[in-house]
Amino acid sequence: MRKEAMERRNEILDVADELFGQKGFDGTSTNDILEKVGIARGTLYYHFKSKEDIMDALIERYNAQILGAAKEIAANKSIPVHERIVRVVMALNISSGNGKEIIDHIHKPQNALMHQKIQKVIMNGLPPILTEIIHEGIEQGLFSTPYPYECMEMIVAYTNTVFDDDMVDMTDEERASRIPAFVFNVERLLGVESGSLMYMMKMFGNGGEENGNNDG
Amino acid sequence: MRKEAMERRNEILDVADELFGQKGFDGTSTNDILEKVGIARGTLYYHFKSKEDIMDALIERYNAQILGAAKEIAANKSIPVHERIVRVVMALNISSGNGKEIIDHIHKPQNALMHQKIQKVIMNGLPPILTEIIHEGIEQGLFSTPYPYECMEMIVAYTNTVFDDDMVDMTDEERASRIPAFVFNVERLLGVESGSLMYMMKMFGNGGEENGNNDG
DNA sequence: TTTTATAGACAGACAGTCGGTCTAATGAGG
DNA sequence: CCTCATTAGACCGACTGTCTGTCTATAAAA
Repeated sequence: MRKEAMERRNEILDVADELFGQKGFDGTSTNDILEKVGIARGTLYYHFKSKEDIMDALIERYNAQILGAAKEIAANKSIPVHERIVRVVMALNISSGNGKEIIDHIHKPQNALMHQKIQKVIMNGLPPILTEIIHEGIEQGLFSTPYPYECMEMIVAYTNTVFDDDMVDMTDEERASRIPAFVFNVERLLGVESGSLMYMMKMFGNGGEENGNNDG
Repeated sequence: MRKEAMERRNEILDVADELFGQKGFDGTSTNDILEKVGIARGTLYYHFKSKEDIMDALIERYNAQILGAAKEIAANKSIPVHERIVRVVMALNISSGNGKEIIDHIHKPQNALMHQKIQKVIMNGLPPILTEIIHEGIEQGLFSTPYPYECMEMIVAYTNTVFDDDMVDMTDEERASRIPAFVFNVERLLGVESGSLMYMMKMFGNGGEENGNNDG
């Protein structure tokens, strides 16, 4: 019945995570949460100062998970630069096991505020990580751009908006057809020969699932 | 006291527009709205089925205003292609009188849902308009890209995220320094010589204000 | 005994509903 | 042309249920 503060806190966050995912932030009442955890109102508000505070704590966890995974990949210099970039971007967008469930339920339309907060974390956290890799690539003579940071920012903004979202209405074919276009545009932005990143297209198609550790 | 339905409806929308702008959607109660309009609860719900329904109607009005202005500029073939693109994009992002107040108060942090809905309208509505112009430019031999639509989508996603938002934390200098980078990247995407769009940079600095028709 | 965690009653605010009212137009009968 | 009943559309405001956040009391640990 009585528990360590951190344990309770995490229990609450786990339940909130699940319920927000199912019913959205607004659709989930604090009662839903505390009933499912099996605690009283007072306990909930002993551990969190408000409902939004719960969301912020949740985002903090996501943040660590998402950017942590990205940093890990980025630091792995045994992966060729080209591929590393794609992997880092995809670690968030498509589904690489880790962030899959997170990303999945953030994009429920009810979760506009949570969505916005996560986007902000990504838009501020991911481009610096990617820019590091680009600098490596520039040193290796692979890329050529005077504005690596802004390139990455543009790429992240695009993938977050178009691939990550129900922001753009499109059929599956339309989505698929955007991938070669995206790769082509990235090539131009990075100043590489057309086609040199093209071989990685296949990773968009199914590469994200192949090491998925859920749903199997 | 008694009015035509449409008149009342618009009164309510005008007030809601103002209050949402001041206090955000969540921060504005239906009571705030109906008191300021001077009607009873029942009347509000006679004209709108829910609070969100009011927001949707508001977005409908914005939608018409924002994309209408963009279409008007896009259709004006007396403006050179280069400049027309910049003007269309800026019609939404910086401030060209028309959409200024709208855009301004959409970006209050409380208005995440409204923001998301507007973004969606823009992301689906603006690229087609811009793509038309790009096709003109391609015919004139100004641009060269096999993926004009996706280029525009990327540009719009970027400006919406980075310039339009408090999504990215940056100082005024950082914001300013992103502009040449942005222009450079657009040049690459459109396949034009570096520098050929550069002369339009100055429009970003103050061009948006020079024909502003408010606050003066 | 003091601190930490838990409990649950409670207050205040809010969105949306419902039965009923008021008014202006319509139209039939005088 | 007048008048009175009928109707439909606009409006009202009390009411309901729900929700968040607060407060005080209490149990267990340190």
